[in-house]
Amino acid sequence: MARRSDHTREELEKLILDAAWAIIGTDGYNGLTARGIAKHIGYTPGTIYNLFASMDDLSLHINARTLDLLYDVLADPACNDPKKSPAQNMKRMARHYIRFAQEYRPYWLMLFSYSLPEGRRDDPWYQQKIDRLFSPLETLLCPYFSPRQDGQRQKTARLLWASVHGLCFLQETGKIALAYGKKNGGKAAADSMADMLIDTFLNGIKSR
Amino acid sequence: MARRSDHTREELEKLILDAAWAIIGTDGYNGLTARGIAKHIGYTPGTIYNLFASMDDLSLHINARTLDLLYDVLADPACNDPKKSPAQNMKRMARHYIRFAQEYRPYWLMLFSYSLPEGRRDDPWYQQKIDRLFSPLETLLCPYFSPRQDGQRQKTARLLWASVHGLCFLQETGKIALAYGKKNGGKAAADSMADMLIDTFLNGIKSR
DNA sequence: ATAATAATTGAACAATGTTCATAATATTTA
DNA sequence: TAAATATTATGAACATTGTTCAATTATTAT
Repeated sequence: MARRSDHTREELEKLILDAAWAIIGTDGYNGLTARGIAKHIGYTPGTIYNLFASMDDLSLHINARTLDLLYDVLADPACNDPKKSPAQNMKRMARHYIRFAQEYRPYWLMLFSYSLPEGRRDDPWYQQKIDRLFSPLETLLCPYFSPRQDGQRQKTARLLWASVHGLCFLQETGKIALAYGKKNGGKAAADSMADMLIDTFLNGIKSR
Repeated sequence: MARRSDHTREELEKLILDAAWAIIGTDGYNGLTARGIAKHIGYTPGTIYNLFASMDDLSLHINARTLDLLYDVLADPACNDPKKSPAQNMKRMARHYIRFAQEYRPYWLMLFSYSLPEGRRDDPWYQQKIDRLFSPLETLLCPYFSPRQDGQRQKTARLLWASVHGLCFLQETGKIALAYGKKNGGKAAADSMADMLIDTFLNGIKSR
Protein backbone atom coordinates (compact mmCIF):
# COMPACT_ATOMS: atom_id res chain seq x y z
CA MET A 1 0.00 0.00 0.00
CA ALA A 2 0.98 3.59 0.15
CA ARG A 3 0.15 7.07 1.28
CA ARG A 4 -2.57 6.01 3.59
CA SER A 5 -2.69 9.62 4.65
CA ASP A 6 -3.86 8.42 7.99
CA HIS A 7 -1.20 10.77 9.26
CA THR A 8 0.91 13.54 7.91
CA ARG A 9 4.62 13.19 7.90
CA GLU A 10 4.92 15.19 11.09
CA GLU A 11 2.20 13.23 12.83
CA LEU A 12 3.86 10.00 11.90
CA GLU A 13 7.19 11.23 13.19
CA LYS A 14 5.60 12.11 16.50
CA LEU A 15 3.74 8.82 16.53
CA ILE A 16 6.99 6.93 16.16
CA LEU A 17 8.79 8.91 18.82
CA ASP A 18 5.90 8.52 21.23
CA ALA A 19 5.86 4.78 20.69
CA ALA A 20 9.61 4.60 21.16
CA TRP A 21 9.32 6.63 24.35
CA ALA A 22 6.69 4.27 25.71
CA ILE A 23 8.72 1.18 24.85
CA ILE A 24 11.85 2.55 26.49
CA GLY A 25 9.88 3.33 29.62
CA THR A 26 8.69 -0.23 29.81
CA ASP A 27 11.56 -2.32 28.52
CA GLY A 28 14.56 -0.02 28.78
CA TYR A 29 16.45 1.29 25.83
CA ASN A 30 17.75 -2.14 24.98
CA GLY A 31 14.19 -3.20 24.37
CA LEU A 32 13.80 -0.58 21.68
CA THR A 33 13.58 -2.20 18.24
CA ALA A 34 12.38 -1.02 14.88
CA ARG A 35 9.92 -3.89 14.68
CA GLY A 36 8.64 -3.17 18.14
CA ILE A 37 7.88 0.41 17.27
CA ALA A 38 6.24 -0.62 14.00
CA LYS A 39 3.96 -3.10 15.69
CA HIS A 40 3.11 -0.52 18.33
CA ILE A 41 1.79 1.98 15.80
CA GLY A 42 0.37 -0.42 13.24
CA TYR A 43 3.02 0.09 10.60
CA THR A 44 5.91 -1.97 9.34
CA PRO A 45 9.62 -1.55 10.05
CA GLY A 46 10.37 -0.06 6.67
CA THR A 47 8.19 2.95 7.40
CA ILE A 48 10.43 4.03 10.25
CA TYR A 49 13.34 4.33 7.86
CA ASN A 50 11.28 6.67 5.79
CA LEU A 51 11.32 9.18 8.62
CA PHE A 52 14.55 8.38 10.44
CA ALA A 53 17.86 7.59 8.85
CA SER A 54 18.61 4.83 11.34
CA MET A 55 17.80 3.63 14.80
CA ASP A 56 20.70 5.73 16.02
CA ASP A 57 19.13 8.78 14.48
CA LEU A 58 15.88 7.95 16.21
CA SER A 59 17.74 7.55 19.49
CA LEU A 60 19.18 11.01 19.05
CA HIS A 61 15.69 12.44 18.87
CA ILE A 62 14.70 10.56 21.99
CA ASN A 63 17.74 11.99 23.74
CA ALA A 64 16.69 15.45 22.61
CA ARG A 65 13.39 14.95 24.38
CA THR A 66 15.18 13.88 27.50
CA LEU A 67 17.45 16.91 27.37
CA ASP A 68 14.45 19.20 27.09
CA LEU A 69 12.81 17.59 30.11
CA LEU A 70 16.03 17.76 32.07
CA TYR A 71 16.49 21.41 31.27
CA ASP A 72 13.00 22.21 32.53
CA VAL A 73 13.82 20.45 35.78
CA LEU A 74 17.07 22.34 36.30
CA ALA A 75 15.60 25.67 35.25
CA ASP A 76 12.76 25.32 37.74
CA PRO A 77 12.40 28.62 39.60
CA ALA A 78 12.30 26.62 42.83
CA CYS A 79 16.03 26.19 42.33
CA ASN A 80 16.55 29.91 42.06
CA ASP A 81 14.61 31.19 45.04
CA PRO A 82 15.86 34.68 45.97
CA LYS A 83 14.82 34.11 49.56
CA LYS A 84 17.27 31.24 49.87
CA SER A 85 21.03 31.11 49.81
CA PRO A 86 22.90 30.03 46.69
CA ALA A 87 23.98 26.92 48.56
CA GLN A 88 20.39 26.02 49.32
CA ASN A 89 19.36 26.62 45.74
CA MET A 90 22.25 24.52 44.46
CA LYS A 91 21.38 21.69 46.78
CA ARG A 92 17.85 21.76 45.55
CA MET A 93 19.06 21.74 41.98
CA ALA A 94 21.27 18.76 42.69
CA ARG A 95 18.34 16.94 44.23
CA HIS A 96 16.26 17.76 41.20
CA TYR A 97 18.92 16.22 39.00
CA ILE A 98 19.18 13.10 41.10
CA ARG A 99 15.44 12.72 41.25
CA PHE A 100 15.20 13.17 37.52
CA ALA A 101 17.70 10.39 36.99
CA GLN A 102 15.58 8.12 39.15
CA GLU A 103 12.19 9.00 37.72
CA TYR A 104 13.31 9.01 34.11
CA ARG A 105 15.88 6.33 34.65
CA PRO A 106 15.74 4.54 31.28
CA TYR A 107 15.85 7.79 29.35
CA TRP A 108 18.59 9.21 31.50
CA LEU A 109 20.62 6.03 31.11
CA MET A 110 20.12 6.13 27.39
CA LEU A 111 21.33 9.70 27.27
CA PHE A 112 24.64 8.75 28.80
CA SER A 113 25.06 5.32 27.32
CA TYR A 114 27.81 5.06 24.83
CA SER A 115 27.35 3.42 21.45
CA LEU A 116 25.15 6.24 20.29
CA PRO A 117 25.60 8.18 17.09
CA GLU A 118 29.01 9.76 17.03
CA GLY A 119 28.22 11.50 13.81
CA ARG A 120 25.16 13.63 14.25
CA ARG A 121 25.79 14.24 17.92
CA ASP A 122 27.43 17.54 17.22
CA ASP A 123 24.59 18.92 15.19
CA PRO A 124 24.11 22.49 16.38
CA TRP A 125 20.53 22.00 17.44
CA TYR A 126 21.53 19.09 19.62
CA GLN A 127 24.63 20.71 21.03
CA GLN A 128 22.63 23.75 21.96
CA LYS A 129 20.32 21.61 24.07
CA ILE A 130 23.37 20.38 25.93
CA ASP A 131 25.05 23.69 26.46
CA ARG A 132 22.08 25.33 28.06
CA LEU A 133 21.97 22.65 30.74
CA PHE A 134 24.73 24.50 32.57
CA SER A 135 23.17 27.94 32.53
CA PRO A 136 20.91 27.64 35.60
CA LEU A 137 23.91 26.64 37.68
CA GLU A 138 26.02 29.39 36.16
CA THR A 139 23.42 31.86 37.31
CA LEU A 140 23.50 30.59 40.87
CA LEU A 141 27.25 31.04 40.95
CA CYS A 142 27.11 34.75 40.11
CA PRO A 143 27.48 35.96 43.70
CA TYR A 144 30.84 34.22 43.94
CA PHE A 145 32.46 35.82 40.92
CA SER A 146 32.98 39.29 39.59
CA PRO A 147 31.73 40.04 36.09
CA ARG A 148 35.32 39.84 34.92
CA GLN A 149 35.54 36.22 35.99
CA ASP A 150 32.97 34.85 33.60
CA GLY A 151 35.33 32.15 32.42
CA GLN A 152 35.99 30.98 35.94
CA ARG A 153 32.29 30.96 36.69
CA GLN A 154 31.48 28.86 33.67
CA LYS A 155 34.26 26.49 34.46
CA THR A 156 33.04 26.14 38.02
CA ALA A 157 29.51 25.47 36.89
CA ARG A 158 30.62 22.69 34.60
CA LEU A 159 32.82 21.29 37.31
CA LEU A 160 30.04 21.13 39.86
CA TRP A 161 27.62 19.81 37.30
CA ALA A 162 29.98 17.00 36.34
CA SER A 163 30.61 16.16 39.97
CA VAL A 164 26.95 15.81 40.82
CA HIS A 165 26.49 13.81 37.67
CA GLY A 166 29.33 11.54 38.73
CA LEU A 167 27.71 10.94 42.09
CA CYS A 168 24.39 10.28 40.46
CA PHE A 169 25.83 8.03 37.82
CA LEU A 170 27.66 5.78 40.21
CA GLN A 171 24.64 5.46 42.44
CA GLU A 172 22.12 4.91 39.69
CA THR A 173 24.07 2.41 37.65
CA GLY A 174 25.20 0.65 40.80
CA LYS A 175 28.46 -0.16 39.12
CA ILE A 176 30.38 1.31 41.99
CA ALA A 177 28.84 1.32 45.42
CA LEU A 178 28.63 4.81 46.79
CA ALA A 179 27.32 3.61 50.09
CA TYR A 180 29.91 2.89 52.69
CA GLY A 181 29.34 0.53 55.58
CA LYS A 182 26.00 -1.12 56.06
CA LYS A 183 23.47 1.62 56.55
CA ASN A 184 22.55 4.48 54.25
CA GLY A 185 22.99 2.25 51.27
CA GLY A 186 19.78 3.46 49.73
CA LYS A 187 18.89 6.33 47.50
CA ALA A 188 19.93 8.95 50.02
CA ALA A 189 23.65 8.43 49.46
CA ALA A 190 23.92 10.68 46.44
CA ASP A 191 21.69 13.34 47.99
CA SER A 192 23.79 13.51 51.10
CA MET A 193 27.03 13.54 49.18
CA ALA A 194 25.85 16.26 46.87
CA ASP A 195 25.01 18.40 49.89
CA MET A 196 28.44 17.82 51.31
CA LEU A 197 30.08 18.59 47.99
CA ILE A 198 28.24 21.87 47.60
CA ASP A 199 28.82 23.02 51.15
CA THR A 200 32.49 22.18 51.13
CA PHE A 201 33.15 23.49 47.67
CA LEU A 202 31.43 26.83 48.23
CA ASN A 203 33.21 27.07 51.54
CA GLY A 204 36.45 26.58 49.63
CA ILE A 205 35.57 29.33 47.17
CA LYS A 206 34.73 31.85 49.86
CA SER A 207 37.99 31.38 51.74
CA ARG A 208 40.22 31.57 48.72
CA MET B 1 35.78 -33.23 17.18
CA ALA B 2 36.44 -33.04 20.84
CA ARG B 3 38.92 -32.72 23.59
CA ARG B 4 41.76 -31.68 21.38
CA SER B 5 43.72 -31.15 24.53
CA ASP B 6 45.64 -28.49 22.73
CA HIS B 7 44.94 -26.50 25.82
CA THR B 8 43.73 -27.15 29.30
CA ARG B 9 40.54 -25.61 30.47
CA GLU B 10 42.41 -22.81 32.17
CA GLU B 11 44.57 -22.14 29.16
CA LEU B 12 41.55 -21.97 26.95
CA GLU B 13 39.84 -19.59 29.31
CA LYS B 14 42.83 -17.28 29.21
CA LEU B 15 43.04 -17.67 25.46
CA ILE B 16 39.47 -16.51 25.07
CA LEU B 17 39.87 -13.57 27.41
CA ASP B 18 43.08 -12.50 25.69
CA ALA B 19 41.39 -12.64 22.31
CA ALA B 20 38.42 -10.69 23.63
CA TRP B 21 40.78 -8.11 25.10
CA ALA B 22 42.53 -7.69 21.77
CA ILE B 23 39.29 -7.35 19.85
CA ILE B 24 37.92 -4.73 22.22
CA GLY B 25 41.14 -2.76 21.90
CA THR B 26 40.76 -2.71 18.15
CA ASP B 27 37.04 -2.52 17.51
CA GLY B 28 35.60 -1.29 20.79
CA TYR B 29 33.37 -3.35 22.99
CA ASN B 30 30.59 -3.26 20.46
CA GLY B 31 32.85 -5.16 18.11
CA LEU B 32 33.13 -8.01 20.54
CA THR B 33 31.27 -11.07 19.24
CA ALA B 34 31.35 -14.73 20.08
CA ARG B 35 32.14 -15.61 16.49
CA GLY B 36 34.90 -13.05 16.37
CA ILE B 37 36.59 -14.51 19.41
CA ALA B 38 36.20 -18.03 18.05
CA LYS B 39 37.80 -17.16 14.75
CA HIS B 40 40.59 -15.36 16.56
CA ILE B 41 41.63 -18.43 18.51
CA GLY B 42 40.83 -21.10 15.93
CA TYR B 43 37.78 -22.50 17.66
CA THR B 44 34.05 -22.28 17.04
CA PRO B 45 31.46 -20.17 18.84
CA GLY B 46 30.05 -23.09 20.79
CA THR B 47 33.32 -23.57 22.60
CA ILE B 48 33.08 -20.21 24.28
CA TYR B 49 29.84 -21.24 25.91
CA ASN B 50 31.62 -24.20 27.37
CA LEU B 51 33.73 -21.86 29.46
CA PHE B 52 31.51 -18.83 29.91
CA ALA B 53 27.83 -18.86 30.65
CA SER B 54 27.12 -16.02 28.25
CA MET B 55 28.73 -13.08 26.56
CA ASP B 56 27.69 -11.00 29.56
CA ASP B 57 29.57 -13.37 31.81
CA LEU B 58 32.60 -13.00 29.61
CA SER B 59 32.26 -9.23 29.73
CA LEU B 60 32.27 -9.39 33.50
CA HIS B 61 35.66 -11.11 33.41
CA ILE B 62 36.97 -8.46 31.05
CA ASN B 63 35.76 -5.79 33.44
CA ALA B 64 37.55 -7.58 36.25
CA ARG B 65 40.79 -7.25 34.33
CA THR B 66 40.15 -3.57 33.82
CA LEU B 67 39.45 -3.08 37.50
CA ASP B 68 42.72 -4.75 38.40
CA LEU B 69 44.63 -2.51 36.03
CA LEU B 70 42.87 0.57 37.32
CA TYR B 71 43.63 -0.32 40.89
CA ASP B 72 47.31 -0.66 40.11
CA VAL B 73 47.27 2.80 38.57
CA LEU B 74 45.57 4.39 41.57
CA ALA B 75 47.69 2.55 44.09
CA ASP B 76 50.89 3.69 42.41
CA PRO B 77 53.27 4.95 45.12
CA ALA B 78 53.86 8.02 42.97
CA CYS B 79 50.40 9.12 44.11
CA ASN B 80 51.38 8.75 47.74
CA ASP B 81 54.68 10.55 47.89
CA PRO B 82 55.44 11.57 51.50
CA LYS B 83 57.53 14.48 50.22
CA LYS B 84 54.49 16.01 48.59
CA SER B 85 51.32 17.50 49.99
CA PRO B 86 48.09 15.51 50.03
CA ALA B 87 46.70 17.94 47.47
CA GLN B 88 49.59 17.27 45.14
CA ASN B 89 49.22 13.54 45.57
CA MET B 90 45.51 13.73 44.94
CA LYS B 91 46.00 15.77 41.81
CA ARG B 92 48.44 13.22 40.55
CA MET B 93 45.99 10.44 41.33
CA ALA B 94 43.26 12.25 39.44
CA ARG B 95 45.57 12.66 36.47
CA HIS B 96 46.37 8.97 36.65
CA TYR B 97 42.69 8.19 36.51
CA ILE B 98 42.06 10.51 33.59
CA ARG B 99 45.06 9.16 31.72
CA PHE B 100 43.91 5.61 32.35
CA ALA B 101 40.53 6.42 30.87
CA GLN B 102 42.23 7.75 27.76
CA GLU B 103 44.79 5.00 27.31
CA TYR B 104 42.41 2.16 28.07
CA ARG B 105 39.44 3.94 26.63
CA PRO B 106 37.48 1.00 25.22
CA TYR B 107 37.92 -1.04 28.39
CA TRP B 108 37.11 1.89 30.61
CA LEU B 109 33.99 2.66 28.57
CA MET B 110 32.94 -0.95 28.76
CA LEU B 111 33.32 -0.91 32.52
CA PHE B 112 30.83 1.90 32.87
CA SER B 113 28.51 1.02 30.05
CA TYR B 114 25.14 -0.09 31.11
CA SER B 115 23.47 -3.20 29.75
CA LEU B 116 25.99 -5.39 31.49
CA PRO B 117 25.14 -8.35 33.69
CA GLU B 118 22.90 -7.19 36.46
CA GLY B 119 22.93 -10.61 38.01
CA ARG B 120 26.47 -11.62 38.70
CA ARG B 121 27.70 -8.10 39.20
CA ASP B 122 27.39 -8.38 42.95
CA ASP B 123 29.46 -11.50 43.23
CA PRO B 124 31.77 -10.92 46.19
CA TRP B 125 34.96 -11.38 44.20
CA TYR B 126 33.84 -8.69 41.80
CA GLN B 127 32.50 -6.31 44.41
CA GLN B 128 35.76 -6.56 46.27
CA LYS B 129 37.64 -5.36 43.23
CA ILE B 130 35.40 -2.32 43.18
CA ASP B 131 35.57 -1.48 46.85
CA ARG B 132 39.31 -1.36 47.00
CA LEU B 133 39.40 1.30 44.28
CA PHE B 134 38.64 3.90 46.94
CA SER B 135 41.29 2.91 49.44
CA PRO B 136 44.26 4.84 47.99
CA LEU B 137 42.24 8.02 48.12
CA GLU B 138 41.00 7.25 51.61
CA THR B 139 44.59 7.01 52.70
CA LEU B 140 45.46 10.40 51.27
CA LEU B 141 42.59 11.95 53.20
CA CYS B 142 43.86 10.77 56.59
CA PRO B 143 45.51 14.09 57.52
CA TYR B 144 42.15 15.80 57.27
CA PHE B 145 40.24 13.57 59.64
CA SER B 146 40.65 12.26 63.15
CA PRO B 147 40.56 8.49 63.61
CA ARG B 148 37.06 8.91 64.98
CA GLN B 149 35.85 10.29 61.66
CA ASP B 150 36.44 7.21 59.59
CA GLY B 151 32.96 7.34 58.19
CA GLN B 152 33.35 10.93 57.08
CA ARG B 153 36.69 10.11 55.51
CA GLN B 154 35.27 7.23 53.52
CA LYS B 155 32.36 9.31 52.42
CA THR B 156 34.67 12.08 51.32
CA ALA B 157 36.85 9.67 49.38
CA ARG B 158 33.89 8.31 47.48
CA LEU B 159 32.61 11.79 46.88
CA LEU B 160 35.87 12.99 45.39
CA TRP B 161 36.29 9.81 43.42
CA ALA B 162 32.84 10.14 41.90
CA SER B 163 33.46 13.78 41.08
CA VAL B 164 36.66 13.11 39.21
CA HIS B 165 34.96 10.25 37.48
CA GLY B 166 32.14 12.56 36.47
CA LEU B 167 34.60 15.02 34.97
CA CYS B 168 36.39 12.26 33.18
CA PHE B 169 33.23 10.66 31.94
CA LEU B 170 31.79 13.79 30.42
CA GLN B 171 35.05 14.63 28.72
CA GLU B 172 35.78 11.17 27.43
CA THR B 173 32.35 10.32 26.11
CA GLY B 174 32.02 13.81 24.72
CA LYS B 175 28.31 13.71 25.44
CA ILE B 176 28.51 16.95 27.29
CA ALA B 177 31.16 19.46 26.39
CA LEU B 178 33.29 20.28 29.37
CA ALA B 179 35.22 22.86 27.46
CA TYR B 180 33.84 26.35 27.59
CA GLY B 181 34.43 28.89 24.91
CA LYS B 182 36.66 28.10 21.97
CA LYS B 183 40.06 27.34 23.37
CA ASN B 184 41.10 24.66 25.83
CA GLY B 185 38.64 22.27 24.28
CA GLY B 186 41.17 19.48 24.28
CA LYS B 187 42.16 16.84 26.75
CA ALA B 188 43.39 19.33 29.30
CA ALA B 189 39.91 20.36 30.41
CA ALA B 190 39.37 17.49 32.82
CA ASP B 191 42.90 17.77 34.21
CA SER B 192 42.52 21.43 34.95
CA MET B 193 39.07 20.98 36.45
CA ALA B 194 40.20 18.15 38.65
CA ASP B 195 42.97 20.37 39.99
CA MET B 196 40.49 23.10 40.74
CA LEU B 197 38.11 20.66 42.37
CA ILE B 198 40.78 19.26 44.64
CA ASP B 199 42.20 22.61 45.63
CA THR B 200 38.84 24.16 46.35
CA PHE B 201 37.43 21.15 48.11
CA LEU B 202 40.42 20.65 50.41
CA ASN B 203 40.38 24.35 51.07
CA GLY B 204 36.77 23.99 52.10
CA ILE B 205 37.61 21.14 54.45
CA LYS B 206 40.39 23.03 56.17
CA SER B 207 38.28 26.08 56.88
CA ARG B 208 35.31 24.23 58.21
C1' DA C 1 -9.84 8.26 -16.95
C1' DT C 2 -4.96 8.31 -17.18
C1' DA C 3 -0.50 9.40 -15.77
C1' DA C 4 2.65 10.84 -12.30
C1' DT C 5 3.99 10.93 -7.65
C1' DA C 6 4.67 9.48 -3.15
C1' DA C 7 4.37 6.28 0.66
C1' DT C 8 3.93 1.74 2.62
C1' DT C 9 5.00 -2.80 2.38
C1' DG C 10 7.17 -7.19 3.17
C1' DA C 11 10.46 -10.14 1.63
C1' DA C 12 15.29 -10.49 1.80
C1' DC C 13 20.28 -10.11 3.77
C1' DA C 14 23.83 -10.26 6.95
C1' DA C 15 24.99 -10.56 11.61
C1' DT C 16 23.94 -11.36 16.47
C1' DG C 17 23.61 -14.56 20.99
C1' DT C 18 22.55 -19.05 22.21
C1' DT C 19 21.35 -24.08 22.17
C1' DC C 20 22.18 -28.86 21.45
C1' DA C 21 22.41 -33.35 19.08
C1' DT C 22 26.37 -35.26 16.99
C1' DA C 23 30.89 -36.50 16.26
C1' DA C 24 35.47 -37.03 17.79
C1' DT C 25 38.84 -37.71 21.15
C1' DA C 26 40.74 -38.86 25.92
C1' DT C 27 40.51 -41.57 29.78
C1' DT C 28 39.23 -45.42 32.43
C1' DT C 29 37.95 -50.05 32.93
C1' DA C 30 38.07 -54.97 31.87
C1' DT D 1 45.17 -54.49 24.17
C1' DA D 2 40.13 -53.78 23.58
C1' DA D 3 35.95 -51.98 24.98
C1' DA D 4 33.30 -48.83 27.56
C1' DT D 5 32.82 -44.39 29.29
C1' DA D 6 33.37 -39.64 29.93
C1' DT D 7 34.52 -35.32 28.03
C1' DT D 8 34.63 -31.63 24.68
C1' DA D 9 34.59 -29.32 20.23
C1' DT D 10 31.57 -28.81 16.49
C1' DG D 11 28.48 -26.61 13.34
C1' DA D 12 23.95 -26.54 12.00
C1' DA D 13 19.87 -24.49 13.64
C1' DC D 14 16.70 -20.78 15.84
C1' DA D 15 15.07 -16.47 16.97
C1' DT D 16 16.37 -11.64 16.81
C1' DT D 17 18.44 -7.59 15.25
C1' DG D 18 19.21 -3.31 11.82
C1' DT D 19 18.72 -2.18 7.22
C1' DT D 20 17.67 -2.17 2.13
C1' DC D 21 14.77 -1.99 -1.82
C1' DA D 22 11.87 -3.56 -5.67
C1' DA D 23 7.07 -4.03 -5.89
C1' DT D 24 2.66 -2.45 -4.76
C1' DT D 25 -0.83 0.72 -3.76
C1' DA D 26 -3.10 5.20 -2.60
C1' DT D 27 -3.29 9.83 -3.59
C1' DT D 28 -2.72 13.87 -6.66
C1' DA D 29 -2.23 16.18 -11.06
C1' DT D 30 -3.30 16.22 -15.87
